[in-house]
Amino acid sequence: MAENVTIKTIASLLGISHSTVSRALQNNPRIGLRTRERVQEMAKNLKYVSNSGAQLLKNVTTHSVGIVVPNLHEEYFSMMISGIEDVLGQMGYQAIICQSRDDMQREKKAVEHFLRARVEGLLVSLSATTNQYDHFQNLGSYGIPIVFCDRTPKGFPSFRVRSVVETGMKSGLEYLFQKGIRKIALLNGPSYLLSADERLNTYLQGMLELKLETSPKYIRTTDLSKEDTSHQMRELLALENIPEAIIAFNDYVALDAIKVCREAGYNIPFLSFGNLPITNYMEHGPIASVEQFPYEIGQKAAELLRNVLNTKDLEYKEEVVHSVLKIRE
Amino acid sequence: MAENVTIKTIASLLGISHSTVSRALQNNPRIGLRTRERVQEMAKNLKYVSNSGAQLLKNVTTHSVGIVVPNLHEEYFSMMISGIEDVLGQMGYQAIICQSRDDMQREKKAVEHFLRARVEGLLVSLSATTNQYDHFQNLGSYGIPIVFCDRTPKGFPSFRVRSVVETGMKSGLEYLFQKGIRKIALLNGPSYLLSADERLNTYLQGMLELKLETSPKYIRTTDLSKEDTSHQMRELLALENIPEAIIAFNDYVALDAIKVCREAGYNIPFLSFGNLPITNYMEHGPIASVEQFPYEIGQKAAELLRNVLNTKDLEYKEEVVHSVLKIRE
DNA sequence: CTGTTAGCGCCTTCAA
DNA sequence: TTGAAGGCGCTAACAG
Repeated sequence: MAENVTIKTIASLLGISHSTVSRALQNNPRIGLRTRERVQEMAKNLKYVSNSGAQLLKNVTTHSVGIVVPNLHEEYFSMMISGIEDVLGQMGYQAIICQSRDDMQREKKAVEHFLRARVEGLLVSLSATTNQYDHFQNLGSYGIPIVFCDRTPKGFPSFRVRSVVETGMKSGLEYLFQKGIRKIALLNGPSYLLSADERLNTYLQGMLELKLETSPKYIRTTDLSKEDTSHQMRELLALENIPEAIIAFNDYVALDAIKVCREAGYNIPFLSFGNLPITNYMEHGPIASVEQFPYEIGQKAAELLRNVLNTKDLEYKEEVVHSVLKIRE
Repeated sequence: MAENVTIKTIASLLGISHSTVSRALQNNPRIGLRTRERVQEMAKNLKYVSNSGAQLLKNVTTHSVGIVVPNLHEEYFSMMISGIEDVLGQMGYQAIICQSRDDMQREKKAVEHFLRARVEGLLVSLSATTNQYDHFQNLGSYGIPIVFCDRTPKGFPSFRVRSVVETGMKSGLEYLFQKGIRKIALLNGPSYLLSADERLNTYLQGMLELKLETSPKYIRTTDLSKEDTSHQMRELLALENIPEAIIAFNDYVALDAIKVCREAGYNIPFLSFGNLPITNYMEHGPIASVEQFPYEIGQKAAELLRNVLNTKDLEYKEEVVHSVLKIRE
């Protein structure tokens, strides 16, 4: 087989011009049916694959969309990706994924790659270390729209879809309150994550509404590593007034923290965020978890991107997906 | 900002020729330092991004490698991807990921995309439903090497890296044997997976070596869905002679099966494959798990691909990563 | 050190 | 219904 089958190869083999081949391959009705069939058959036999480079040069769209996520091992993100893919699939688009590993440099590289590859759009969940957005600014001038999902930038106008934890957090606090629990601690994520901000704010607000006392001692943040989570949990256990319940930033934090508690002989109820499938296997998981619907977030983001692609001059807007408390015990 | 900044834009703005710009951008030392700096600064200001389409046309390599995995929610694959990425990163390559969702059609689409995008190589873990390999055959004629990881094709000569479970399985059987356990069942994966084949063979062989009886009743296969796994497990529990231990295809199967056992009031020890981090959170996980080192498999696969890229006419070869039994109780 | 020129594979007017 | 010709943005001889 020839190393490089191009339309010229097919053209000369068939004794026709390459423009005819090009048109035949696109099913252009101006080309005779007979010719079209012969061309397409030959193309198949020769295993011809169009060179997207050349097509790109002619502004033929790639029908691909880039996805950048912080990591792939959190079910949260893989579910979000599935939501995106399912919508994209219906549009006949291919989803291409890169992970930033929560490293801004890698995120930049991924974005640059997508930019060079001229994807038609980008769906991004920011890396935890991203503190500037230059690499996204460029895309605008290339007409490549971005939709941020869940991990959205601060002070950077853009399309975005994010989870709102308010409802979930408040139902959670009420749930604990009804059980007679008053001393509720928050084991939060790092403050540079918007979602940690939001948890803190709604926690404080919810506590206030329930007229419950809060104390700085009951509010700790972990960098999400198992080590730090364990450390922070131990600090909570070292208080004179050990909390009666703990709200964890997400299921992973909850699991790590619960382990520490149980090893220390405590059986403190946990409430967490995520409601991920893995917690179904736990005998001692959180007693309730706030479902954030990552699949739906992905879907909404992809649908928003579809709208942006169809309606070129859409105004920036934000869509939200509300969370719901799921009681598991 | 101009919609499309090309080297010509920069050239005319600077009053030099576009080839000078091209060279300056590549840091070609033949271009004067002064000019180079001016060009690069202007490029930065204008947020110039090279058009990879045009570069592709000139056979400039993309420095990207495509990865196709069955799914992203299994930690096994995300760890494999991390192994790949870390090696690729050192080479200055970008990893691009698609998931096939265990669907051959999607797998084909992903491969076609990568082919058009002219990635320099492909790393593939086959979808469970892939039963023909035409879509991989093409790549050869385009000089795009493929390395199959873990889920490798049957009867299709290729580069491959796979996990060998023999050592792990045998240590596992011996471990159970030493505990006085004799009736050992196998809850295997679907037979179209090579890895299921391998587990079955080594199980039978190991049992024979230990002079233990085997029975078809003790060998069941699940399609890996929670439902089927639960069903198969219930069948095992319905036997007159309930097995004293069960070897599960992987950690997920084990977790699903263990749940069924415990709900039925049984406390049968499980041995499984994967040794995935999630099992660390389980109070009643498998008593031992065979570590398969997916990260290392990814690394080896990427290294093999690197060799193939450097040494164009390498012979097909297979590398293996041996498994190790990890006792957890 | 820099400019001129040709061409990568494809699509698309324009002509026939 | 088809062919000829030009050009997309870039790189790389080949000339200066």
